[in-house]
Amino acid sequence: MPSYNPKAIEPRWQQYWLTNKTFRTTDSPDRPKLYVLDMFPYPSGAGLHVGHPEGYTATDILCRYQRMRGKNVLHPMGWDAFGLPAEQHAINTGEHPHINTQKNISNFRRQIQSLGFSYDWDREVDTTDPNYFKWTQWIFLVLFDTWYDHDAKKGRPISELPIPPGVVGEDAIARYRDSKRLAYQAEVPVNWCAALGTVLANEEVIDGKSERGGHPVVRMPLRQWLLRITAYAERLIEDLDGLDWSDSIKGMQRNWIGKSEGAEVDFALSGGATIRVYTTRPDTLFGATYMVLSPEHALVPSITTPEQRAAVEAYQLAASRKSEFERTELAKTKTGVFTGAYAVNPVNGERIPVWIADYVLATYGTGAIMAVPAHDERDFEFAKTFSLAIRTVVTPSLEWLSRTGSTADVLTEAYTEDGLACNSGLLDGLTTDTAKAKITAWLREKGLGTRKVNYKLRDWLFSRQRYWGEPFPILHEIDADGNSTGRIEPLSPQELPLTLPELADFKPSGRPEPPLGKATQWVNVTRNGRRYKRETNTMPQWAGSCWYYLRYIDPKNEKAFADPQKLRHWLPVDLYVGGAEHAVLHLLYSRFWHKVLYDRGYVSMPEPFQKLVNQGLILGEVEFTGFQSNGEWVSGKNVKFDGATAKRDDRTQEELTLVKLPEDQVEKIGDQFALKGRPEIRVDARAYKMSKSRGNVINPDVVIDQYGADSLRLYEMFMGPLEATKPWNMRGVDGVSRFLGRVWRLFIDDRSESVQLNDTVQDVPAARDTLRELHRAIQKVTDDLDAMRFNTAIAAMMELTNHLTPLNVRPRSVLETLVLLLAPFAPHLAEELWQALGHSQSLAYEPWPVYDPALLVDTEVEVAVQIAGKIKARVMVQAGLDASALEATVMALPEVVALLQGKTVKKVIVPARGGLVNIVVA
RNA sequence: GCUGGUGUGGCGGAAUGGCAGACGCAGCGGACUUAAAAUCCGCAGAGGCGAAAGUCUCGUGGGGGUUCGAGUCCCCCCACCAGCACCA
Repeated sequence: MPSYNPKAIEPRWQQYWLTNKTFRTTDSPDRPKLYVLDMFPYPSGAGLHVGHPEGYTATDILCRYQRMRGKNVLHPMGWDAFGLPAEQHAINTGEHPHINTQKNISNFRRQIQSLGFSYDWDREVDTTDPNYFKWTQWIFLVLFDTWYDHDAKKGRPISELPIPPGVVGEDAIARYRDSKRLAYQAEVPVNWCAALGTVLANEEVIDGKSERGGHPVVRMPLRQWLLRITAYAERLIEDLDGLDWSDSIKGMQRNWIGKSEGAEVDFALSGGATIRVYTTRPDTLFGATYMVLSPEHALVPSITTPEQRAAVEAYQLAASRKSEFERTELAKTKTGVFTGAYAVNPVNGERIPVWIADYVLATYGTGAIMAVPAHDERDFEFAKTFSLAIRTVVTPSLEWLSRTGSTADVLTEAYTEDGLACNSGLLDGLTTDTAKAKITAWLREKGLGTRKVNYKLRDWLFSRQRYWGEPFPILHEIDADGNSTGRIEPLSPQELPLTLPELADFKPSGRPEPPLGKATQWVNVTRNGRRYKRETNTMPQWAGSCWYYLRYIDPKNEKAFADPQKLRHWLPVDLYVGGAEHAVLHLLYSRFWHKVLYDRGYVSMPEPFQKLVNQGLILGEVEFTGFQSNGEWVSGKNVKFDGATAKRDDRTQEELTLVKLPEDQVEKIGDQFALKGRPEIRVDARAYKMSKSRGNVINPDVVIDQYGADSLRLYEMFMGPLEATKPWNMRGVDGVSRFLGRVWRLFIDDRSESVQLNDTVQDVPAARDTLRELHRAIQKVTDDLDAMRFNTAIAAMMELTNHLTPLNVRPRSVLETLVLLLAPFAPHLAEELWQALGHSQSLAYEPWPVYDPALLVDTEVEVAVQIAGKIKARVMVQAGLDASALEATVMALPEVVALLQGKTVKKVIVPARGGLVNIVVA
């Protein structure tokens, strides 16, 4: 095996690491701990794509590096294996989802191991394993057993819930407790997706369609399990501050929770009822000229006048049938109906009409608003549509008036900025902030309103009408006739795990009745002489992934989800790496569960993931696309192209033929690409997200087969910064593969029959310049690894290799250090070379090289001489000259003297870092 | 619309306010070879002048500013990417 042959090297070392359990982690407290976590994958049938190894390689490099730095590293892997695709497969084939899931897991494990990652495989977890989901169910019971004490700002055991004096009797107390639990049932309007046969969380609905599959979703009321995540809204926002996460992810979480501050105000109706509204602009109360209730608002039936009843009911019915999508995305124009009722504006006693309209959401605030058309875009639009009064109560700036063509009395659009209040009685002349404070205090004094904080976040809809998920450990009591008594009974921890029953048929009914209902044997339970039906909903896929990082800490524990002492030792996760697609869902849910466990004393810190890094998306290869109509080229300038279809950007909207162009048939003109030789014919150039339909998916197996795992790893890290989105380029893999070949040839005689060191490798001291290059590389690689700059670390090793290649004699000590630097990145090659250098042990725990600062500096350095900011000369000077000596040397240079002839030197600047002198002339 | 981010050679990208383009890909020239591949050595931002050595000008999306000095800091604008979006 003379030349570099990853196929021969890599499987051998992978086997070595597995057999020797090289990366098994012990709970030894003698070394500092480091917990590095990858987002575990859903083991799909399609196998790994190149996006997975990106994050996994980054963390693997850091773990290998930190082990060499003496850290005790916890680095596990597992499977988020419940999920719809496996169940869909079961429906199609009749094969139990378990079988298919295990098959996919085996394939994922094989693929992941073929990349040489240093996971501790003894800690592997599988969310579908009863030994795992036993504890998922157990945590659900904790949620069920917890209520949120808003005064203490803490979740507490339900047994500590104070029962109000009015609540008497066993049943009433049980109902009261049930209504306060963090896991509770409610009849709520849900997102029902008929195609998937399940309801979806709000987070899983994008633009009115299911996140998975893009199927239509409709709203319907259903009894569901919910988790009271809203109780933790404030803490979920506050605790973001202490986390080392990107601003964008923190921003997305804050935005999702959607905190806003304002006031609740009561408007009296003529009939004696009051409508409570939420507003963030109480300062505009004098401008409220009408009110709007959501169509679902509880007061609508009672306040509607007989004349308006028919219209109101028709509108309510229409609104309830609309999907969320139709109510929001499609509704460009405002709709609504007058109820016939009038309310009294509490600040000025004015009688204002009460409408219903679906632009007011039942689920936010109080489900009712005061409409201030002059200062709210939606209200303005509505008022215009229905000719309602618009009254300016905040003075717009003159600039705004002239820009919008408005006058203070007649606005052409809503003025939503701050300003001085007007037409507002006691508020006149006050700034928006002051007016808000003043009116809120006034309302409070009169008992008409109060300050109020609201969140967009809603409780987490936690049940799914599917088979392949964790069953709820909950029993519903039934009476002799088989009807529910309304009492619910949790299983005791000793009864866990509650496993799934076998089913002959996995098909969802198309109606919201879970498939588990078909398992009558399983469903019907008698306990202590009472009859129960099991809960037939299952938990969503998020459940298992909410806490898997805890199980890794103690994966085999049968007494607890993990040993408290081990939890204290390993938490928090020091580094968590994964895709940004989980920015809101998984990370928010996980943080919520963690906080509940924290409140209940099961974990010792309030946040699970101290540092979070999102790897960027890897796109497919760049594609050049030209456009043709009847064989004639059409310039991309005149084309609307969405990546799939192209249309002429004119009245004809003619659909054009797409022509894939090879790179050598295009050229760049300015900042555009054009057909080669036809600069007027512009061509589209872009990289697309990898997708099966586009056919641009890169399979890691293929890359490993062709170039080896070390090359794949190295390429993915060399492409650019970890967090950036970047296009794949197979020639780049070729490049790093050639680099590894060059490293190989530094050591190995590639004309020999066996793996044998080159004659040029000798036990000699290194030359000064070689030492300098080596120590610079050590410094660069070390610093870059600490900052997760993998691409520049690799560049530094390439530079060192380029320095060593031409040498006729290569000092063994230098080569040994190079191998150690390379080891985290290309571990198979490094182990092989380490062995060739005569070592019999794995290098996984060799000490990381340390650089000597004294060796970094040159004896001579080049100094650039600028005159008036432009480089005019370069000179070699002795290293370490101080500023004045350097200035003197430079000023004495003949070419500098010549160039300064006839000019006055105003100032000479010598930066502290050296390397440059700037002579400022008058 | 709101929030966050990104704009640097043919391409991926590098650059604590101090020599823009490290490193790699693609390209060009050379060595080795009967030849090719592989490998090794070298050239390489754009443009002008020059036979050449050289030399000058322009250059980090656009416009302004701060500074001796700006890819980097500040203001305005443009384009693209991601997330959110009737949340009162």
